[in-house]
Amino acid sequence: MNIIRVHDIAKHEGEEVTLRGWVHKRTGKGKLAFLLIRDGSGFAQCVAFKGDLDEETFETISHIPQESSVIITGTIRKDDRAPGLPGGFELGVSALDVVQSAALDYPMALKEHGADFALDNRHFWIRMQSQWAILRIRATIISAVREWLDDNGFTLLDTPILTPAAAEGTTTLFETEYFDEGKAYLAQTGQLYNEANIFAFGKVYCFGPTFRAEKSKTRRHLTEFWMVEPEIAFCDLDELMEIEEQFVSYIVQRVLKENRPELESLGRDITALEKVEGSFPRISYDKAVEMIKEIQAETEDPEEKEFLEIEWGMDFGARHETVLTQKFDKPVFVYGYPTQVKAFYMEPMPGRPEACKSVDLLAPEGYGEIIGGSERMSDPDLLLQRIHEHGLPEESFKWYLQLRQFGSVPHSGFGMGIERTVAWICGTDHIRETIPFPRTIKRVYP
RNA sequence: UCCUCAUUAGCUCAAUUGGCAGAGCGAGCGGCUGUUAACCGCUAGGUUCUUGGUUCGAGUCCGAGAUGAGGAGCCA
Repeated sequence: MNIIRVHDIAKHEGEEVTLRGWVHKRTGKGKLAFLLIRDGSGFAQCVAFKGDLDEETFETISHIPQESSVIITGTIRKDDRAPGLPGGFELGVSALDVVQSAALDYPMALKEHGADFALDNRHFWIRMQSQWAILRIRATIISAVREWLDDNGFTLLDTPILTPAAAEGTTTLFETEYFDEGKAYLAQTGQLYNEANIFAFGKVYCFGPTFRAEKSKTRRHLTEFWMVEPEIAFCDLDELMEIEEQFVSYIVQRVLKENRPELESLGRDITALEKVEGSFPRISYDKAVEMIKEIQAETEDPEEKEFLEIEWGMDFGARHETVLTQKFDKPVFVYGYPTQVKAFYMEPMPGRPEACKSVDLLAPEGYGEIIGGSERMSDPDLLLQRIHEHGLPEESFKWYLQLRQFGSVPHSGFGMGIERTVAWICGTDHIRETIPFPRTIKRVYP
């Protein structure tokens, strides 16, 4: 028995092979029966002809319920009519072994579903082509993230998930009891630990889940999401932007190379992704505010006009990012945000303390922020002052402040949200589809 | 926390001025040798989110509540 996976179907034209998987869809046409078989690596059409099979086998195939698990044998042939992923090849059935005949009341039809129903049935929803495609692309993105960093001199150092206090004062933390030590909090970033790690390893990254107990109910927010955070010693803001553009370009190009059928099945505009290469435009926060004001002036819809209201010193809202990025066909850097809207640890712009050496990377086509980064503050005295200004407990940051007293150097880093990146690359409108089991403010099931 | 919207068959939705609870898909059965969201025929499938009220009569109108969604704020 020559067992193959659907992904490799084209390599076996003319051979008798066996597929092991699930009945994704069944249709019949008299003496013909079509099964779309899913095996995790792809979707392949299997065609049964009554004249080629004994009566019992054909009857079984004609009536087999959706989602039944099967081992199916037959000869691979090329046929342009054959649907599937990658498609174009099909299996002419010679034998079928039913592992389990599925119950008849499978809840997810191969149709459109509302968000609530789909999420309640996420354990089934991931079986559908669209979700399978998105999650396969997610896996490629994560692989590309690790590969690029590993190949460019970064060392992976996992940072703790249980932490003693807020790293970025303002956001809300998930709290848990920690034995006799009082409270512990789920990490919202590994950055402070990364900053310790660079003094031992030079270029480092952490990659793991992070947690935000913010009551955000939007298509761009999850309470549990994955973030990769590189941190680099002897690196200023300009060098940081160079690293980010190489990093993001590599990720996009690898998805284009490995997941073209998935992108096509999602209806993604691939030419838009092909442009994501080389250097990205860099605009200052000051310039970005001017651009948004111009766009606002041209806007006629009064509601939209109100959303786009902006003055220097305000952070960008989702609408601001959307209209700004629609002006570009590549990701765009916006640097030099007002100090007051950013975290306490960012280095001030030289001679301009009201702005800081921060940079966000905004994905094009209206997707907005996927990376937030900055050059970190290297002066221990100013850092202590900022911690006080932000009302943070000094004793929790003792070790962090010590880093600046023993070999402090200019250094920079960034955090990239995996789900937002997946949403952009896949062209998905909601972030909840970009992680296998999303956690939102209203959902911890399934 | 605030604003807006939604809730009717397993799913997606319709139901005219307040007047018999409907369709498509899905499921089952039957038909068809190339289906692509197949097509054709038949069958089963309902606490119209809950609760109180108005009315001869409420899916529809009014009050209260529940659940969910989108957005704001905050952020990746």
